[in-house]
Amino acid sequence: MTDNDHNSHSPINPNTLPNFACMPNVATMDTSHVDKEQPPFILVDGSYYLFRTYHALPKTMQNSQGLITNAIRGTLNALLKLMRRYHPTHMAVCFDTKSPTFRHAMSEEYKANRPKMDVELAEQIPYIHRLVAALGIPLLRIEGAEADDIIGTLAYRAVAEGHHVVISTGDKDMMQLINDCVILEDSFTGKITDGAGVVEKFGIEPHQMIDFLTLMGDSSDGIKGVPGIGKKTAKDLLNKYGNIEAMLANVADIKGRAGKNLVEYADDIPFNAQLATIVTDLEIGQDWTDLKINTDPCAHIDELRALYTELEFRNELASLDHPNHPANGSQSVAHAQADSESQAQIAKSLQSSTTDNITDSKSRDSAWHTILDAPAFDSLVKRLEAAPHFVIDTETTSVYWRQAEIVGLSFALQAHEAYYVPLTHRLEGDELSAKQLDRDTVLARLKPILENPNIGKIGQHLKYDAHVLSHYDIDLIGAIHASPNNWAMDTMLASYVINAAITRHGMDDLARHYLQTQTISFEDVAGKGAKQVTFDQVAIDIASDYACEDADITYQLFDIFHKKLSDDENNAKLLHELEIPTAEILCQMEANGILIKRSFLNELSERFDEEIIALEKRAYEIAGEEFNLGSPKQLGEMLFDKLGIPGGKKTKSGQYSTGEAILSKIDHPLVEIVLEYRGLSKLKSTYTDALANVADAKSDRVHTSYHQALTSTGRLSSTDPNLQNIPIRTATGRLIRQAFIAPAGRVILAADYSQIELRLMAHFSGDKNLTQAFNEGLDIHAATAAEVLGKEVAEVTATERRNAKAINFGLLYGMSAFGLAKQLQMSRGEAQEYIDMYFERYPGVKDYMINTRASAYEQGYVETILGRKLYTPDITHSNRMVKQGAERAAINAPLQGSAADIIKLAMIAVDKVLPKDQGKMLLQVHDELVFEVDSDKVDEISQLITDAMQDVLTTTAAEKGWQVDFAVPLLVETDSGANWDEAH
DNA sequence: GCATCATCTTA
DNA sequence: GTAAGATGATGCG
Repeated sequence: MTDNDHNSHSPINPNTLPNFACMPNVATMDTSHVDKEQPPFILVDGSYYLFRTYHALPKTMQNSQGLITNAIRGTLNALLKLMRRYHPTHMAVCFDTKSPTFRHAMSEEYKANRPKMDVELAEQIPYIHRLVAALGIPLLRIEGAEADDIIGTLAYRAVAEGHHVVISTGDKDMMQLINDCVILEDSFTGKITDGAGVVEKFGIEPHQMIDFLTLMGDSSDGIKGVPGIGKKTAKDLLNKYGNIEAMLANVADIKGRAGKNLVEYADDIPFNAQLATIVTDLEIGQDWTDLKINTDPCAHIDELRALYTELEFRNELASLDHPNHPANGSQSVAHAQADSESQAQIAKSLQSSTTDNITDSKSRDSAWHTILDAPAFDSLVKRLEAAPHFVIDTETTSVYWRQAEIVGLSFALQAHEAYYVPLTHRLEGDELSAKQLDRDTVLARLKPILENPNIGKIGQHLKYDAHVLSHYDIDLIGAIHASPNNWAMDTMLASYVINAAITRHGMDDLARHYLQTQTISFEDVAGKGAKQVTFDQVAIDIASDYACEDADITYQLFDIFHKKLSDDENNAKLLHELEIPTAEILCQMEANGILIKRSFLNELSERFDEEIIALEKRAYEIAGEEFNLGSPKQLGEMLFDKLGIPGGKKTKSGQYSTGEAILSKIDHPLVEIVLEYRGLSKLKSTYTDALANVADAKSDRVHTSYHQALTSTGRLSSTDPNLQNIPIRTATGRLIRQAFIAPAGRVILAADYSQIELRLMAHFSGDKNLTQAFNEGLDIHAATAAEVLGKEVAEVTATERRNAKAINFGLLYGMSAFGLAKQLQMSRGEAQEYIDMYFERYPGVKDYMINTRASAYEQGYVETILGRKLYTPDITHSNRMVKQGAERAAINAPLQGSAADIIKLAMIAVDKVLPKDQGKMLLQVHDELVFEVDSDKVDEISQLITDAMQDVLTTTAAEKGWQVDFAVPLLVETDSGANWDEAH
């Protein structure tokens, strides 16, 4: 094939208007002759992908020359996705040109609001053109015509020639081209729109689309529309009258502003309609037979190789040698049929067996498969049984593991290949759903494989899948770490170990970050907001792409992480010896749940409610009017404006600050009431009401979810509900803790590390005074006060101890004089004096602060006791505040992060020694573990746990190969009782 | 309906 | 001064 770009000549005069009156209409054309069994003719709106991917993908995608490549990558991915999915024989990628079109000639406003194209995008365009050519795909640009018009023309021509058509675009204007042989597919989002899709989205038929746009206008294209007619009115009118012509004929019947304006603006309608109409009879000057894809895989391979090399697309370069690459001649009709389940939406008549090919791995070159018959499943099972490891992913009805039901399973045994086994899809009208295999039969067959510890399991956030599978009596998590091989992996945890600072470790984020791929998002297949459906309501062919992509991407991530981890032994150890075992234990803890006393919570709720009402009443009396006590805005205005109380400070958003710190300084009866009201309503809404609501209706147990890859330091977090912030400081708050109980015959046992972060400070700093205080077993805050003030520990007063405690905590947080002054309500000078005295007595601690800052600056990271690297990117930030914030975080991170390491080790150690029939681990609260244990075994178990936790660095850590010579003792305190309050 | 702010809870 | 999550109010679309 010759260079397709030679068609950039000017076949139409931009100042000559097309003849709209005779323009063929794609939406209403005859399609009876079309052969849907052939692959579709693919028409790509190249300009759409250019802009969409340029703005959606990160600008950090660059080659080493500094060329931003995000639009190139995005457009390439869209093209490859299309070729993999449809194996087309005919295809064209269409682009706009810079020159004006007949629409510009018609209207000065047409696209007048569009800003000039960014240079960073413009310089990517030549590469995209070259890429398209190198892939063997015809490329069309026509001066004076837009991509839309080329596509409109080609769509008409293609259907006339007997092809069905897939238009690849995200532009809603193109919906006017849809008929039962022409559909739209947005290859960036994965969304497919056919006639039914238009009806669903706008409530009108595709052939009404031009009238629809004409009536309601389109500001981005400069179409004005009829004033007073928006989306909804346009839809209603079209449904009633069918088209604008009929509307105008009956305009007297149309009431209100719409009717009036239809008359008034009737003259503008033909003009707007022309702007909205896509041209379908453009003179293209293109030999029709040239719109075939060049099927010779070698034709452009050198150009492709050169391009990939220059752009530094390493994966793509490597995949040139992979048989699955679409550039490797995958366009035969036979192949297209092999992947025909993805075409079900357009070729519903095609119901032949679609999965027979999976046994024949040699001829297979379509990457993703849907398993819908027993032989296909059989051969998949055989491959899984024989595999050393594979990716598994469950698709379910809910993101909440507790209520998730399995909808399907996906697998990958190597990169760029995946299988989806749909099980319980039940979308009305989805013909494939009748062909699904039986869920229980499939699960029974898979159980021995999933539970086989010698077959490694790879997954993204495996804890979730383990929970779901456990609902069907399959123990996935138990099989993971039992594996003697090193292949089991959770890609989310791997990413977290490698760099916790990248904030999000979801699969979409990882795909973007490590694979430069935008995945199909869940919202694209299931909708969003209130209209979102559960996965079982997603059509199987769409669901299959989504699920296969998940498994495929996970495998690709596994490859990358496996390589990264083999280059960093300690990271590999952190993943396999710390995080994955912790995940297993967390899974059990979440499933265990903690028992609550529902009646007690309900009583508390009522009691709080009565008090809240009484407080409100008193507040209204004092204020002289009713207002919302819970609104900081209204409260601020009441206190500082209406009542004229002095001391009002504004927050950055301009309203009065009414936080506890401000209010407690004000002596006023209303303030007292507000503080009490706040406390009670917090307790009621966040705890007593919420806990009773989330507790299991049958078992009265509360099951939290621990997030293991979220914090920047290695700590866990807890949600739904958060059981790591249950009140303890006030007497009323502690009542909540009394609702956490043990079942009959058992008690709650809590074990916490005493002052673990300060002990870590002693360890890391090696400070003599601090180390000595811990080694002598002193009250650390009193000892600090005595040391700084130069007196005996016994002579330290309560205030002196309190101040010392504040200093000690301040140290852990990277303290500044400003912060300490605020905490202790003293002047900044006094606070600084206090800090100086402290550092004089604890010079090692001062050195630690200086050294940690310096090493964070030099290395870009700090390390925990187990060598977890915590990156501190903001340490070089140009903004001083941000930089100082990063310095404080850098000082805190090794301490908080090491404490997190230690308690994870402790969980592993305790899990090993705790007799399963005598007690269960229930909660982790950063430095505390909570258990329920048999009442008659409390003393033994308590000792067992204490020993395991205190000795964890010399036993568990050492066994796993971490040599830590800890400078001070690790002290654990335990207590037990009928409830969590008593156990503390 | 969704995002952000202010507030309050924990280690 | 570190690290988190949940809630109600408020403002935007």
